[in-house]
Amino acid sequence: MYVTIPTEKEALGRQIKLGTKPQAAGGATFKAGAYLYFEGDPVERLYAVKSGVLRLTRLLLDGRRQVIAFGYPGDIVGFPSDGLHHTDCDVLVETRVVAYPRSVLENPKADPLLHQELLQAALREIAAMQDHFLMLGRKSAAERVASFLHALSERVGEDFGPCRRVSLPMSRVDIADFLGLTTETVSRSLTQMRKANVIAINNIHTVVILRPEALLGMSEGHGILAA
Amino acid sequence: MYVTIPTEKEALGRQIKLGTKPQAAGGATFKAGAYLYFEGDPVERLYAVKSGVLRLTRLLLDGRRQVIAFGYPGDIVGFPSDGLHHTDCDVLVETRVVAYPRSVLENPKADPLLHQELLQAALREIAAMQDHFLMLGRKSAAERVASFLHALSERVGEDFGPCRRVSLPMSRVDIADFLGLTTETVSRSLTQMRKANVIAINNIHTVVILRPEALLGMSEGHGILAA
DNA sequence: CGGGTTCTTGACTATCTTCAACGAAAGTGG
DNA sequence: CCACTTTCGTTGAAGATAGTCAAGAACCCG
Repeated sequence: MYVTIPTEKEALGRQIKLGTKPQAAGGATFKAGAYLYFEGDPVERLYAVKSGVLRLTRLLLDGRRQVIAFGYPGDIVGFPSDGLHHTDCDVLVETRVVAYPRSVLENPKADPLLHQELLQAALREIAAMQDHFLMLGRKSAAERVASFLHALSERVGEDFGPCRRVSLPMSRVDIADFLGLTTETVSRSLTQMRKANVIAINNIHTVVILRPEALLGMSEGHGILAA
Repeated sequence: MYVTIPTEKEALGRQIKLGTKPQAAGGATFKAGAYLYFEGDPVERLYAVKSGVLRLTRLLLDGRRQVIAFGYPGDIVGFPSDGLHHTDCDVLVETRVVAYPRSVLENPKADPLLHQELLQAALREIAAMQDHFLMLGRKSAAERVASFLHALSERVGEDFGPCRRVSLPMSRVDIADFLGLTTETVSRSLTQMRKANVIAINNIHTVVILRPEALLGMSEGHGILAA
């Protein structure tokens, strides 16, 4: 899951339907904290996330970390490059996946329909990452956090009275490492939005979006509008 | 072309050989300043860069710009997502490309070998972009500029006596927009490296790398080592 | 050679990070 | 089940890095 405003809307109508042969390919459930794979591992399968949340990370030698993406239902994770995984992948919330052998992606003949689905998923991934570049390269801290909440709201938010509720299963460190910030800055940005009545923070891991338009505005770089 | 240290070495030995049916697919030359496509255009062809340099950009509503990638020989540009281009693409230095119809990527049967090559290029693109995330999210200005020069040196540098020479056909603004910095900061970082005798700046668009190890060190976050 | 653009440099400012302390939440063991 | 410990999140103050604004130098093009 990447976080951007412009193209996210396009993703809404389009739920990937990869369940064509679930039992044949094999489904599995992973508990929180489990690793699906590590950077450098040879790729054996791709995973279609059915429920739960995954975390894809990369590390720099000195320990600096970048969260590359969060894997939400509908996402495909584990694309190989030169046959290898290029991130670590672990589980934030117990996750059900359907696994497909790498050959389905790389050999069209085995299952043409599925091959096509996985290819399209890879292409969407490229476009989503391009959007994410804009965020990391060109957005302020407040804009990043707002973009993040907005995208999550669109993607996995639930209705909550007249508002929208978003669950944040990941830690503040994860959010920071995803957005290229520090936890302190993430925290301050959230506080700022709370004080402007854009969001309410029920529980540390649950945010209610009180004024979606204001949030969207912030994510696009208009300052904070008071309630 | 993305700029990162860890996986770049893997790219060295592997020159994509897409010239199987060049005349059938059609080659073309574009002059500096020409646009190959715009964001939002329907994708009709993919382009394999044979010579020259392309620039892929995305814009934010308020004019902020991100250079997504530079297209160097060996790169494939123009991957569709939902059938559309998600960046603008224009020419920095007169460029020769070989164009392939989109159907080659999306329909494996038309040309299985070429389909395979394009698919692998897309997968490498994903891995390269993941590396670039680390740079935009977690590296300092000096590290980014050093990483950029290092990657260019590996990829398109020429031997120049005992050293290596790199041509920078793009403007400082382009470099800044690629690295998520300002031109001033790029300029200062280059000056800093010049004063530390890591590089020499012959002509504005030509850098000589005097101490490659020092450059690599800087790109990985060890400070500047004086000569 | 001249005019316009691009690049560099300097001084100042803003934003984000760092360091530090405190409070809240969650996990552990009696 | 509660006290204890540890982790995680928030807040504040100080500091650093990169950005902004402005001027001058180098370069490019006609």
